[in-house]
Amino acid sequence: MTDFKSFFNGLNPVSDDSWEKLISLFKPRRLSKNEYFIKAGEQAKEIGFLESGIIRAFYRNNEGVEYNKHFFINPCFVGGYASLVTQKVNEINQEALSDCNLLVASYNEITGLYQTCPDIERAARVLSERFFVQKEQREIELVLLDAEKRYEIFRRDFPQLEQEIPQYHIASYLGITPTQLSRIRRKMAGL
Amino acid sequence: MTDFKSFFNGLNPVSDDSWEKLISLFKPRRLSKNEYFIKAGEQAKEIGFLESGIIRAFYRNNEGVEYNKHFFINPCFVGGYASLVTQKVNEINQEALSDCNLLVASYNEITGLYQTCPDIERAARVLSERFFVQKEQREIELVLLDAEKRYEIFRRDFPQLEQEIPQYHIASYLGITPTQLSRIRRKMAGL
DNA sequence: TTGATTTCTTTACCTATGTAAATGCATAGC
DNA sequence: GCTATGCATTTACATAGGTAAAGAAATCAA
Repeated sequence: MTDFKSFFNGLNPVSDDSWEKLISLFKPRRLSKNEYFIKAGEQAKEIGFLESGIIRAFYRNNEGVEYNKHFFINPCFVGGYASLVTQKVNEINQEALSDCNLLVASYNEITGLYQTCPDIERAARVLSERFFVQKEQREIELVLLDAEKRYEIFRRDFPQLEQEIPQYHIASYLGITPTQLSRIRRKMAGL
Repeated sequence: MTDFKSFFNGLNPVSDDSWEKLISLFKPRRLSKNEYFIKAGEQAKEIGFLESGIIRAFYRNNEGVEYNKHFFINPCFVGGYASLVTQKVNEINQEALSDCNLLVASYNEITGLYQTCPDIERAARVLSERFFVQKEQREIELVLLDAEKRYEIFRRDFPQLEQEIPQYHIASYLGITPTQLSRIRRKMAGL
């Protein structure tokens, strides 16, 4: 069984028929390092399943300050989810931090399956609920914990990542500057 | 049409039959000021529709520090949503800040309707997506904006609330102390 | 290997916000 | 009219974290 199928069945088990309909909508795509899956200002139309590689989702405000909202690593979906579900213009950039392999589908074609495949719509509901729970957790961490504790959580949540991406991306994920991350690292290193 | 019905149809229009099944699961409940709808440590089992009054949702950490995650005002659902969907122990307290009128149902009985009423499951999906979008927005505000800007957003999002609840609850919502909120208010007042 | 570039760390200084304690100011009972 | 209580503000001091600039280290390209 593919990564994708077992991931999807982990949301909600789907019938063979539903799975065939679903998987037929996805086409492979490669993303080279530094390429974007989606940019702010576009209308999100696609959703992707990340098979390998690292993608960062980040928000950039008017002054050009970036905030790394999330790092995607296999297995997971990528895409401008808020834009997909609200139909509004996407505000989140998603950039490959390494070469990536994806399976990509039109989001509209997937929602079209909801009519005939309630098991797929259920999986979509579970996915959405899961996203919400993640965000709620992160909100609490951002407000109640200081950067040092958030760094520890980052290392627990993304153990492989620390070696593979620059520290300024990690700092941005933690909501601090590389300067501050460096201070925290020195402090944690024991001095 | 009731508040509740029009709110629910705003998620996804449902058939008369589905609506009858759904509404029959809800019973009125009153909550006096300072009573809790749910407490941390319990298993969430109920979901409520808030008809009138104000409820705060807050997280309290081990040291007893509180963070006001959200204020509920009509029309909206209340309940330990993360706990309901994950079946894990609830970590969020929900306390009435004024006398409240609610309609309350067993969450399990509602999910039971999903089998026969796909229009209700669709509404649940839309609700979950809406929650996610709200959280994503709030996450960005928490990381990228300083407390003064968040205060302005609070006043825009909850214009009625500022007069009706103590400032320490507002400060907690903003992720700052009453001291700092007082400083910000003085500064904004123009001195 | 060398030079150029990118990343990481350090330093000095500054600002936002926290903590604790005191004060002021309402309002509700009595 | 008092007084207790709860809330908002203020003050003084401490800390986390930002900014800017320089230096060190690692990486990449020629």
